[in-house]
Amino acid sequence: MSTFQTTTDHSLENLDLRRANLGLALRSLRDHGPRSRASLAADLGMTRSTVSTLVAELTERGLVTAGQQVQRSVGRPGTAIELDGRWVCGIGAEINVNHVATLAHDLSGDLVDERKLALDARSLDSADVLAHLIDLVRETEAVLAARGAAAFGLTVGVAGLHDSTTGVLTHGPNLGWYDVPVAAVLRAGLTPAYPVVVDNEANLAAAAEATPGDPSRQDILVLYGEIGVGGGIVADGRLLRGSHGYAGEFGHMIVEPRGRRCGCGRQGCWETVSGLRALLERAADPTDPIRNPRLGIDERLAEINRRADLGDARTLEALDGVGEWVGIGAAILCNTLNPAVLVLGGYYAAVGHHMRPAIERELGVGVLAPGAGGTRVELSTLGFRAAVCGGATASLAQVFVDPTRVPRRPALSGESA
Amino acid sequence: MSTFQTTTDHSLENLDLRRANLGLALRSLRDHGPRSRASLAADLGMTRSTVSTLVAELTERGLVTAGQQVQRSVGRPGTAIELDGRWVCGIGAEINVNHVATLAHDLSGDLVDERKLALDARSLDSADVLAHLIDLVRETEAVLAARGAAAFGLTVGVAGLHDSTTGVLTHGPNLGWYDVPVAAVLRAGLTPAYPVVVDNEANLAAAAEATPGDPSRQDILVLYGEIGVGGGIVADGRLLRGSHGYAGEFGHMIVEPRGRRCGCGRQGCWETVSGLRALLERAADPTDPIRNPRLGIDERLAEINRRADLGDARTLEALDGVGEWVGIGAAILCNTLNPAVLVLGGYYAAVGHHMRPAIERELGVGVLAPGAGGTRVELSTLGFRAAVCGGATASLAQVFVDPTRVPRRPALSGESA
DNA sequence: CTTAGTTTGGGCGCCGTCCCAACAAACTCG
DNA sequence: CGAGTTTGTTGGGACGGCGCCCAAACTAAG
Repeated sequence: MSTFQTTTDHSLENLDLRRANLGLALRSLRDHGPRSRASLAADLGMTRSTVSTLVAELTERGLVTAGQQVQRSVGRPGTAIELDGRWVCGIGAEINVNHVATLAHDLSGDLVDERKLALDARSLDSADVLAHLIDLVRETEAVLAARGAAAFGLTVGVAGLHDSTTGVLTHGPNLGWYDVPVAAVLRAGLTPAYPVVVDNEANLAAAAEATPGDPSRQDILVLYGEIGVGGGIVADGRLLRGSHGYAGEFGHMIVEPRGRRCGCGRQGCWETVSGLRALLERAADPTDPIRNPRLGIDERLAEINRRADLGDARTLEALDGVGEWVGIGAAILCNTLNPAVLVLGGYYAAVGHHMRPAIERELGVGVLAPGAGGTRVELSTLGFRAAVCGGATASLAQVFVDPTRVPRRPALSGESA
Repeated sequence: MSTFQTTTDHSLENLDLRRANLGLALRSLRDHGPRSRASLAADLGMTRSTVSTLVAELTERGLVTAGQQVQRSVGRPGTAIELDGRWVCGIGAEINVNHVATLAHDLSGDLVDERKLALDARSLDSADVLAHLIDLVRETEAVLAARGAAAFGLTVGVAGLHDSTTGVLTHGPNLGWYDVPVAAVLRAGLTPAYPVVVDNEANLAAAAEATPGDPSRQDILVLYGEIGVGGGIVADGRLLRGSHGYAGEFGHMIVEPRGRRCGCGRQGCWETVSGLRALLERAADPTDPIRNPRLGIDERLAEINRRADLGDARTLEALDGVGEWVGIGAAILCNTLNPAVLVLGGYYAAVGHHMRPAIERELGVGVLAPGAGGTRVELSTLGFRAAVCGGATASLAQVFVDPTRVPRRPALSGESA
């Protein structure tokens, strides 16, 4: 979240200064709410005249509007300037084994559209899956158009490894995709006026949990539990990808050297004791309906919650036991990263309230820093939408860095939602 | 390493633009070597005229000098502009249980002065220890003054937890220091013209390994092994401290749930199997001289190396066994962070060449990403000087962000080293 | 109601920075 | 020795932010 995000070598000219100050003003309005030009100037350390010109330009680009009158104790009242998110939206998309999905929200973070299409990606050709996704994005675009809003970017979350410059999914074992030029196919199918970016699903889910501008949510560790366990790391408000994009493979930390064999071929991987399978096997016999893979995950988790709420001993023991292992692994990560928040996503979000005591117990024991290093445990409220949500947010991030990327709106005659 | 490091809300004015471009030019000279104004302009995407004014100002501040003539195939030859590190130095200092130390190097990274004073910090009052450190810093300052150079900053590494805004060591169990205002005492004793900053020892050691500007050394994981094991993380060229400054406590990851009891009270902490004590106990009987704590660490490690070089079976087995545990823990960290380089510091640097096969073996097995995620293993060449080195570098970091912090030199009549 | 004091927001001139274009200087090549 | 090439400097021009000023709008007191 630096003012100029350029790590590049490009020179800075006068326009960049303008860009940076526009972004500064816009972020301040986003993070600290509507204010008069004068108080905005005071907060930013600018003169009122400068802020006036900045606000004028942001208004032309449809990013802010004049709101209500605000009055101090004495003096002329000012007109509050507030973020106007309506005209610029970000689209997030996801390609998963079981479904493709899109989600759009506007600059204020308000949900605009959400779509999901169930399919079996493994039995389809990658081109067909992408064609389905293109249809979904088109439908979402139509909803935006009906509102008079424009898409500013599309960020696609995929499970696997990608090349961030080309948007090629190089290595997606879950999907069975290798060297699929996801971004190029989408660009060809959509001919969009906005950039199309490919990113890792877990990264986007992590980014979704870190609220931009909120200083208490800049160091976040997200655990995403399904059959496997993965996650993402946000440090200093920046997504941590690692040197080759492999960061966040928590599920294969070896926590029990002579433990259970993992799908990856090794023994004692964390996900063998903290993944969904471990929970189900501890909670029920093989003949139990919750062990039936034909049932949807949501239904099986709901049943586990129902039993736990009724006080079923075996279910509670399983949740506590798996929670303990989750806590042991989380403690390792907290000793390493000392996040402000540990967010439990995926299936943990559904049943996490029954695991939380065990997790917090293990964090208290296993983290060296006093009070578990100040890390609080939270359940994700985004559920399985985390990745698309993060994608939509990521698509909009550049607006707050460089508001001049949003075109000036030609007509500004009384628009209404 | 962003162009503008401001995460603050302060507005940007024309001077900031200048600062950023001066920094850009200076970093480019540092990272890509001396070049003519014209090629510098081409590399930075600026005009030659702008670069001329930038170089003129950097010259006035004594940061660059005109070097040799450079010639392309045809055309007028240019004068190479090169970084002139001589006049600005950074001082790093360290307060350890066994010693206090200082080190100064100049802007080019050339060592200027190094001092070390052995003492037993636990048997002394903190004020006395700091008084000894002040003496050392004064001597270092004198060496700088004799060269005509000025100190630009002092960064003090301490083992423990500090408040980075006040420079108070809040929690230093190794030293037995609690709420000691280290920065304030040093400022009072030195009345320096430069800023005094306190930071964590392991953080500074990690920062020392990450070469600024080298893209292959921006994601680094440093393991620092002594009796305990700690380390630091550099991600995207930025030091990772965590939300409360507790990041990097690798030693207390629990890697063997029912393992050996640790000094921290728990069982199976990584440092119980990967620390120096584990190596010594596996390598020799209690009566063996290398188990004698009266001998210096360096001597004992040298003896281990000697035995290993001679092919002593027990020593080799110990190095391999401990190396295996180092690798198991490192694999956990690499799955999490996917660094480009794993740097082995502390005692690992001394005997690491005998551990490396085991470590690399375990990384190959334990890291999910193919080829261990591209992580290469290196031995630190800084040894026990890593922290002071990193402190000196950290003291100079601001020069490359904002060169205007270095004052204009009044007289520029033919200075010589 | 009038007057003084306060706060807002916009206009104007100044300064600083960068870009562009033109030019002199210095060198190679034919 | 002149044509072509590259370098570094110089003089406008554009643009952005600051400081200062002023009109507008409101409160508080007489």
